[in-house]
Amino acid sequence: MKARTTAQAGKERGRPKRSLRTTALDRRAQLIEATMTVLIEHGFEGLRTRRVAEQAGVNIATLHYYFSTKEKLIHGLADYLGERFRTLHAPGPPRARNPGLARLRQEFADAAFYWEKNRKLLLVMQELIHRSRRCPEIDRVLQSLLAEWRRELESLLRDGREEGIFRPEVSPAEGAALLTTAMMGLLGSPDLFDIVFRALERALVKPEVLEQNEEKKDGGSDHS
Amino acid sequence: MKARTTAQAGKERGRPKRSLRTTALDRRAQLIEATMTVLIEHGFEGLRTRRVAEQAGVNIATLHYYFSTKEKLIHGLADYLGERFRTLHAPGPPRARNPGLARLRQEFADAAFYWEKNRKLLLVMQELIHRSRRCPEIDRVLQSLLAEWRRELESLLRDGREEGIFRPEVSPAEGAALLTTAMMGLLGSPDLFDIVFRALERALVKPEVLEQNEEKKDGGSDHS
DNA sequence: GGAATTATTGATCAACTGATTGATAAAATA
DNA sequence: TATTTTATCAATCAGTTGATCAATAATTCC
Repeated sequence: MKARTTAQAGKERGRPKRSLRTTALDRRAQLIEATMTVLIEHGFEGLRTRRVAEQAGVNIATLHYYFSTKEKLIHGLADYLGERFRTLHAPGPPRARNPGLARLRQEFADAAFYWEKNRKLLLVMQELIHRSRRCPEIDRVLQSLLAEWRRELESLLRDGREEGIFRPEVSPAEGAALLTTAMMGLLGSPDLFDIVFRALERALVKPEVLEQNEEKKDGGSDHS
Repeated sequence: MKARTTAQAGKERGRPKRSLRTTALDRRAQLIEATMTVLIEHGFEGLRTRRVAEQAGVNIATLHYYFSTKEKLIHGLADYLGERFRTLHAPGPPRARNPGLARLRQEFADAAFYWEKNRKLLLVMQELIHRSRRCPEIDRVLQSLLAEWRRELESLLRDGREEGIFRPEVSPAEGAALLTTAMMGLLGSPDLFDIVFRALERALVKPEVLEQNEEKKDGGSDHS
């Protein structure tokens, strides 16, 4: 039950050089990763520093060496998650010259991809969203992320509307609100993904466009 | 704690026995009310039996007298909330002979009413929804509630479609999924209530119906 | 090689937490 | 009235939890 049991998880003492700086960053990342694992299993209600340390294979004191308090660990997690979502979402160089419908579907595909391949990230995000109600620091991070997402969607909808693909009576702001809200709600019942996506598409896209798109339906759906 | 207690069926004794039985029920209700208060302020992460007891103005031991464990208290809360939502939602005597659009708007009005006048209930519900992921007992209660709600919405949408008010291309199941999902999402950003409701209306109702309804937008009471 | 810095650990603390116990009113019952 | 049941509380227990500290190993720097 003593410490040595956990030793094999990490790097061994005599191991060749890795600069300390890098080690420190690795450790932090490793601790945050462990935090996510524990968080998914137990939620914030059952998040214990001891569990996180054990999950990471280090002593509690080591955890406190990198994150002096539990709150700092949580905020570190929030920041990390913000980065991950931003880079995986990557508005980056505007892939604007896509047809509006394809971009919308890309958005849906992104969501499905998150659920299928990056579920862990989504589950942790859900926990953070819930906690953000009582934690201004987390709220700041998430609000900025959400605002960014909404802006992106609005621009998508605006372009598609000018293009004549989306219903003109639905304003971009309205459409973006509907999209974000529905997708947040989908976090709670992901089995409705497909059906809700279809409904959202119908709500936003002109019927003619959908029909004519239905005929030539064979589109490959992913870009990496 | 004896087995003897099972014998007490004598309800129609001449005595006006308001005290003990009533007291016990009151205490339980009071403890559950206190639980809601603490839960809203601190979430499950900060839900402590001591805090609940203090909020209710009783000793911890008294709390444990009525709810032997914390879990039982939480399940009691879940059951109570289920009842509250069912009675306030009250599918009851089918108010069916309303025009579909009015019924849909009534659904929105219900949601808005919850938010304005019964926010506490909604906030606690949100906490329970979140916890239901890791608690089968709570999940059962909420799933049945959700299923009921969805059925109600589907019937509403089916009737309205037959009536020729809703878009025929949106199936009732699809519409209900969109509605429930969006409304769950709205719990997280209630400031979008109005705009999302408008979007949902547009997504479900035939454009003509909306337009013609827009003109005479002050004819309040409706009898068919 | 040796000092300074970085990284890790076992042990431990003080406060907290869910739950129990024994005593004891208060009410119901016979 | 006497006895049993119901309801409440102060005190306390055993285990948990976030955090600290002194000791020490590993790495970097001179």
